[in-house]
Amino acid sequence: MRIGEVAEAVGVPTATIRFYERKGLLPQPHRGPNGYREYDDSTLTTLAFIRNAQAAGLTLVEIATILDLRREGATPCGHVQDLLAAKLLDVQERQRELATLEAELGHLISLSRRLDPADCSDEAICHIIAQPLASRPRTDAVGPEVGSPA
Amino acid sequence: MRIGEVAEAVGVPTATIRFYERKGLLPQPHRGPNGYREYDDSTLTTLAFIRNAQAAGLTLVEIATILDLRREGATPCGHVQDLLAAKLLDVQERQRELATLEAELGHLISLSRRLDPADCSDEAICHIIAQPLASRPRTDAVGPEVGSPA
DNA sequence: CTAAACCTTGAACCGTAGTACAAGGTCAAG
DNA sequence: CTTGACCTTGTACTACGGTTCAAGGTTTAG
Repeated sequence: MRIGEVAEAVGVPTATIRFYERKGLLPQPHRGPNGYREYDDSTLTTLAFIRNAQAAGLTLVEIATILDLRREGATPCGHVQDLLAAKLLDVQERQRELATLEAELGHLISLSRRLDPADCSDEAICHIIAQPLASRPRTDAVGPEVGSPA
Repeated sequence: MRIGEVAEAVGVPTATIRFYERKGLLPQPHRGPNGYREYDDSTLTTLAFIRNAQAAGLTLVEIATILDLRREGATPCGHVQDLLAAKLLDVQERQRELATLEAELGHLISLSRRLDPADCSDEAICHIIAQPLASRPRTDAVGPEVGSPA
């Protein structure tokens, strides 16, 4: 198959296939007498694998390590398990960060509803955001004690 | 103050301060007779604001729009409210994506514990990942119907 | 006077995953 | 024989937020 047919078959631009080749995800293919790349069906499998691995959150570099192991003749399953476990921790960490950020945004938005734009001074730039994150009045307890947190 | 003092005061590298200046986040400062940048205290406020806004998940481009409004003499609070509301939706969307990915990784990891690396064929590259995401056996129902998805 | 510490500029580089473009070669149909 | 579709290569560009480097000028302390 030529590159265009492969691209068509797996739904990936030809430029991406060449890009994967440069990155070592796909091996150097055979070339026809005209210099055109010639692929066999195993390329389709590899491209499908790359897509699935990407869907699992693996980066191209990580996917390349799997493919390399396989080409060395090894069974990459143990390595894949490690990658997936690390990725899961990673995803959970990012979830915690996003949860914190979500709460933070909630605070700021509710704060913004209580503040009058007319009170926003030039030095503060915008009084919704101007205060440091730690020392901002809580959503559930708005009172005159706003000024000094410590 | 010179750039090094500002950098020291806010805990930001001098290169970052120049970078913000190029990006329009900081105005062109006055220059001493030697060509050195000369800052006043308002720069410290602006840099602190940038840090807080970043902590709220705003991008430098978004922060720049706030700063621009303020420099035009406007009160940017309404705009900030819009940005924060949009950012909240954004964060919630990313949380949903991460939750999906986390579940997906959970499936794959539990699958990997049930599969024997010895069964991993060369064509599959790695049978943990090889199958399309939609048609994989469920975690709660492992049976002999694994083989043919269509 | 000299060396260290500071400042200046422009430019390239990092990771991530591609996309786009230019300039040319090849091939099949009409 | 020409047109269009396909292929080749190398290079630059995108977003994001900086970091690092090179080559030079200035200032400050000893």
